[in-house]
Amino acid sequence: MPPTTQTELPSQYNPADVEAAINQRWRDAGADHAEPTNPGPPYAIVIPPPNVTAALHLGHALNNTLQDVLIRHRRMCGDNAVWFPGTDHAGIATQTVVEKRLLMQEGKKRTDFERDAFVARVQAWKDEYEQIITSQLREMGCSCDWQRQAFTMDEPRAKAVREAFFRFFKDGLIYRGKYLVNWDPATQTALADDEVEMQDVDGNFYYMRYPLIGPPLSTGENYVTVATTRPETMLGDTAVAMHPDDPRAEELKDRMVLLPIVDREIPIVFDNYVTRPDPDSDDPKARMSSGFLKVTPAHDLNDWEIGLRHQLPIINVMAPDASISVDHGWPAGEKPLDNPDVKPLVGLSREDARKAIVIWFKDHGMMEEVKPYRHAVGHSYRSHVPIEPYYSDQWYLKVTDDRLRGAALRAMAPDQYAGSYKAADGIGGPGPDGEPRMPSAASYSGHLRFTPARYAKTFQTWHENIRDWCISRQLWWGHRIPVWSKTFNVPADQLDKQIGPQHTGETTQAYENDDGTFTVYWVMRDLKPDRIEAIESAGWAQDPDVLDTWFSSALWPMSTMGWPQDTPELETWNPTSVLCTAREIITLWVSRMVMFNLYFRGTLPFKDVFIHAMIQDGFGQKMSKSLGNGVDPFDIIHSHGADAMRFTLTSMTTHTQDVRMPVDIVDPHTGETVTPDFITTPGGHKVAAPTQNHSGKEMVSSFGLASGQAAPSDDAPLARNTSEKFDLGQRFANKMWNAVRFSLGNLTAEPGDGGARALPDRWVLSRLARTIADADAALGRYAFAEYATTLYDFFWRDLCDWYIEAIKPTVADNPDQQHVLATCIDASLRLLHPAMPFITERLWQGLGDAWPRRGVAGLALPPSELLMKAAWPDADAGLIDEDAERDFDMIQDVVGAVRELRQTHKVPPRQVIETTAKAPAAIAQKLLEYRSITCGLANTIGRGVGPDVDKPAAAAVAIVGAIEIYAHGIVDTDAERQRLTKRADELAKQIKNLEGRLANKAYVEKAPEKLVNETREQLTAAQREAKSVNDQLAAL
RNA sequence: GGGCGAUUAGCUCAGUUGGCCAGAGCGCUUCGUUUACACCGAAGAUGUCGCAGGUUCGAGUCCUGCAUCGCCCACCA
Repeated sequence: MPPTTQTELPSQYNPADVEAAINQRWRDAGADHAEPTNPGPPYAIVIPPPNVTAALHLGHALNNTLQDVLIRHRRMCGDNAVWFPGTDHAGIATQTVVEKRLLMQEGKKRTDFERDAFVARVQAWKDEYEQIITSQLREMGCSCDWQRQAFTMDEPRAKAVREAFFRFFKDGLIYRGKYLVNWDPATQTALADDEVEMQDVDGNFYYMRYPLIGPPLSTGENYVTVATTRPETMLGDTAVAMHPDDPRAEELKDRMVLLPIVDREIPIVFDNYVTRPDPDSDDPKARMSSGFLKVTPAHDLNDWEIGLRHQLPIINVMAPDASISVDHGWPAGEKPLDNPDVKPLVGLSREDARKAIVIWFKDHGMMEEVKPYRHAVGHSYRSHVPIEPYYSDQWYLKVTDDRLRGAALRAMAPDQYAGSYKAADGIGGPGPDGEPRMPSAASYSGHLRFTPARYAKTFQTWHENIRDWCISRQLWWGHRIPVWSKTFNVPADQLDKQIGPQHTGETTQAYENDDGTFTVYWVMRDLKPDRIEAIESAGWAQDPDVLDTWFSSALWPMSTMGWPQDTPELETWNPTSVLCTAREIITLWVSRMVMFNLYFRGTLPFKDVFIHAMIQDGFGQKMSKSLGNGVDPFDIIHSHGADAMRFTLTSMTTHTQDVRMPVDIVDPHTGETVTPDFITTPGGHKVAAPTQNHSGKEMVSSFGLASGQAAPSDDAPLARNTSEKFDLGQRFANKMWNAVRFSLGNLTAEPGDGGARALPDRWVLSRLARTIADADAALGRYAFAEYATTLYDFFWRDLCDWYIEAIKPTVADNPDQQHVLATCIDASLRLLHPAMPFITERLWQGLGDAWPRRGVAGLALPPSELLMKAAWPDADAGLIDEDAERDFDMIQDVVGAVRELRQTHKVPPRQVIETTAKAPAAIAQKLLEYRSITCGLANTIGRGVGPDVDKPAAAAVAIVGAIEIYAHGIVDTDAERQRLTKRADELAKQIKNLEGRLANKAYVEKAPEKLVNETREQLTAAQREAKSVNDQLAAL
């Protein structure tokens, strides 16, 4: 560790000299580790596990800084505080990144590997990025309990996943269902909803005529016209739907149409979902609608739901690659290959099939109209091809069950629950028998509360509109579903005998197939090799799919603590204290953790949810890899230091929704910061134009490299990103560094006890006491910016600008004052430690060497090996000294007034001026008493203070309340006249305003008395000052 | 389509339950380095609080409408 005396400290703070050594000290001391048996109230946070897809960016830095602020604060407060770190395997995202990399670097596709070999490659990627992420968190100073580091796919977590799956399955909450999934035909995998990107696409609305079977309508028409953007799916149509209130409905009751090309007879059904045509409507759908909707249950989610309501057949006409196929559910009875119109379509891509079908309708005179239409189409976030809703077998978790959804809604804090769901809906109220539904509200440990409160609505709305959760994914990277299946061709009553006995931790579900056979699904909680071998040799095969990545994330607050075992960790720390996350995953993650924790343990996973802002770039765009506007925390640590980054992020965290972070580039050779030019992409995004360094070479951001998005090349020097936003924290760190340098240089006496206090000492301790209270209150409300600015203002404005300046003339010879100084510095370092752990720890160690005992009556600052483990300051309210604050306010006003006079009259800084002050006796007495402070601060000789001082001619004058201050021999008459005139104008305006307010009868009668009195006092003061100013003007 | 947020100084943003003569940081102007810190200090300038109505003694703050920007969600007629 570097030397600690003032003379040996450099005059500028260099984070690199300090951070690693301090980190090492914490680690050596095991300061971040906690055991459930430790004393103190439990306080726990589980990290939102970052995806191992890529290195952390600034959003993570923000997220983790805030958690660390909370953890360090509570740890210092004496709580048994623990922070569980870890990472998420991020199923599809990680698999995609690795697949891309393999294709780019080795020209290989996933299918070129055996499953195990491919998983091993992803595992290697995970190991690399888990390592990077861990070191990023460490370098940021995150005081995670690293002994407890977890990964969502390691063995303890896998165990938790299998337990949860088994219990849900056994309780009938996991079921096998056919459903439409978001299918990516290019990569042939199912995507989660959040993996689908909506893009506006220019397409067409096709109006196609389907012939009516039977007599024509009264209008003479013998067809109905359906409107669609997807003609090619008509091959799978099983109905035409119309609104029951449509005027044509009566006539079309019980009618059938003949599906063109296919010659399938399909019914007309009536469904409220259909939008009726209205050419004048604001709704583009109504303007485009023909009133008839083709229903293709296998290829459109809405149609699927209509199909369910009307028991329509489901006909899948596509292969997994989205080409037209008769082999994936087309009814064999239709003999499609014998149909000369269908046969040429088979094997065509969906795009070609669309063209062919459009031509067919045109050729047959059945294409009524084609209108251009721009609409949103889901695209794969991986391959960027349009998503195909695809009909397939999947596993579902019945989150709509009251035990999950209902429990989650009932766990909300009553004042944050908008209560639109009534008991009749099965949610948010008692069950039919009037009893609370399980788990009962009484079993919750408190309620779930969101900060800012508005996010409770997001949570609630999501739950109210939730659908059952498709938890299977056609991937290789993830928790393999612990289900084995086998099909039996036996009568139902013989099924049990055929299946055979099940061991503990095993259970089955049987489903009857269309052909009367049964498929049985066998779940195994414990993957014992001999059992697996036994059932596999009996013909059972394991499901090839894996679980949605959020399934294991949902268990995170439990699985990190050893669930399903009953561990002391769970007992002590679950529910955790707060979940700190961004709003984008309220639905995907927060909701599911709440449901799972309530279901398995009957408790909430956390009591508070704090949702912080999202960091956008300088143009209000979300930071993303594809835009290249992300910033690696390492870059900021490099350019500004970890503490500067943390402090700035903390002070940016208000309860707003977004914050902007303009991104600059650091030239790797010169170290200069370059603000790149920006260009607008066709998609309307602003991206950095290629930026060249001093030698004309294009610079590549290190974020892009760290995220595996760009390959390093010799020509592209590695550039770091930065942002001037972080200058704030850097300057503040430097200020702290130097204030402590000054203090160390002045703590020379034998330690006193701070017993004899001058005004500045009483004042600063009073301000400190208030600051402590404000900081505690702010952190308690998750008002991080308020916490940061409160301390910034105290340290910089009160302590440095006023207190230290005020004591400079006296501190060297005053041990008591030195003690107060040491105490204030100590307390400030403690208060700032959660936000700026490195520099505060470093300086605090130095302070300990110079002045071992700090603290005053009413403010204990007990010693500690490490600041990290030191006690949070707890100030007695008795330290608040109203008199001292009032007196010091006056001193500040007087000093300010003299400074203004000096500036206005252009008095050279070194020139000492003589002043006299005329003030009421009581104030004059105080001015005399505190004269040393004002002189020290304003380079002023105060003399002749008193009520009887003669008003001198030819002096500059400043008026502060009841005090008139005369500065002799410096008068610049013009400047003085100008200044006084301006002031007189201001006062006149103010007086008019105040008089107007008091003349308003309603104001005097209705406004609080205190306020009215205040106004009267203001008026009196203003009038007094105005008189004084006018007298002075006259004298000039 | 539904929901949420933002709009305050040149820039980035604070402004808790309505009581301001509207604040901070950066930037700008002037002055100042044998002084803890020039990553500093002092003084100063800069606002129709997006627009239009309304409630109120009093509105940046509450209500209504409008405009612009952004985010999240959503099911491709």
